[in-house]
Amino acid sequence: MEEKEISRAVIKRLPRYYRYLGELLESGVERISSNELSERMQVTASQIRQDLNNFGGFGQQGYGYNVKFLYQEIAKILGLDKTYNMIIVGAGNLGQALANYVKFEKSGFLIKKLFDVNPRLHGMTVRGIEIRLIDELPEYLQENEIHIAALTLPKANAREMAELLAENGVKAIWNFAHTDLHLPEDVIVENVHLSESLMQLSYNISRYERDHNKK
Amino acid sequence: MEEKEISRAVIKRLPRYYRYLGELLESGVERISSNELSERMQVTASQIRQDLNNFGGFGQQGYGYNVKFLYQEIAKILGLDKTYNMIIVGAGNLGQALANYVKFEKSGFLIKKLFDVNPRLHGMTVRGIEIRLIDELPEYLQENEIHIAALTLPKANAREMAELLAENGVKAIWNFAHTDLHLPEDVIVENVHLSESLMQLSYNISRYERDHNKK
DNA sequence: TAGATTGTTAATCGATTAACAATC
DNA sequence: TAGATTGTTAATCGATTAACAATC
Repeated sequence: MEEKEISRAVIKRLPRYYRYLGELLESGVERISSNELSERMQVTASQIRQDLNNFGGFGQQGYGYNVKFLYQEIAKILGLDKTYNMIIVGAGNLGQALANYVKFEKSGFLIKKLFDVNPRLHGMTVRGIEIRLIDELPEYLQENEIHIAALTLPKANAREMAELLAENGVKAIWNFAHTDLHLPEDVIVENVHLSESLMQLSYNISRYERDHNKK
Repeated sequence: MEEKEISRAVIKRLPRYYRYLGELLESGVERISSNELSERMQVTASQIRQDLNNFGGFGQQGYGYNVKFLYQEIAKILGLDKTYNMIIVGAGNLGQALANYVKFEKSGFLIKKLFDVNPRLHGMTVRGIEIRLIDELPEYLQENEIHIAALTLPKANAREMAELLAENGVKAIWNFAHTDLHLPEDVIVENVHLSESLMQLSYNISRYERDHNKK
């Protein structure tokens, strides 16, 4: 049942196309050619056409792409035409920051609950979303269909918690802990390693200074 | 003065090597071969050797790599042997979450101040770090050498703020706003687009369900 | 019909993996 | 010296770019 595998590189670009198309849509642009989009996005027109043609012919010769149509098609490809029930495990600053992002809800990611070990947070709410004790998590997962769990926990507890989530049927984990998770391969993991991102930044600063011999 | 350019793909892997080596160091491992490391990290030994040899011969035939030495060398490559003065522009949940990360300080990223438009936050502190009004930012930048600014603002204000930062001498921006910044090319930008990460996750969920024809 | 622009094939470029001589 | 493992060259694989025929 599997179709030709799409490369990770292509998938990583899709959300950016989606963002640009959304902005075009808002500013009332109806059609756009791969060439014009390529100039705005600073990528080659060839790449845009190749990327899109992985999923189908969304354009029309001599015309270009209909912005609204393409926007909707990419939404479908990315799975943004569905809704996902999500929980946040770890209600520290980062977990609460995520819970406050209204934008996720608009894209169909519904944040149902936060969980934390800290009993002092128990019963509090963030933007109306209840914080529960982590002891209640297994039972909660049995009773509610949760598609995605965001892991915003210290490294030390992250792996164990990820296993617990997987055992209780969570199929996708958005991992903010600074560690790699070892889970059955049908569990989808998307990592956000902030400290690694910051290190890339400092690499570039260092390289820049080296190149400009600011010894 | 520029040496052979190192590919982005290599740079992205370095922080992960660094993390694994740090863990090995903590658990008292003195030496490791590319082969053993490759098994732990789930990459090829060939790739590890190629990656490292972009920067020099850190190993020894017949022996492998000295963990501590390699760890320190990678730190130097990544610029973690220096300290950076950092500010956070936007003291909402995400900004505060970043300010609370003690781990960054340990790696040499010193968070000096937070800035926000909201006067109600003015004078408050996060982990001892003062929140100032954004009006005071230009003057502050003139008087203090700031290497990195984290942008944790709504999209609407992010571009303008980035320009202001660049004009006042900030050379590197860690951008959390959902937009691409247009800055002079000597300003280094590292993007963290959380919603794009989440979309990649939902793509993978959708694809998985499609492949297992859970129609 | 003429012009524009896609979809797609072919060419190029770059990154990953394999292989092995060098050497500790 | 024999064994292990790097550093590095060569082979392969995959991704990007260029080119152009198809077609709106």
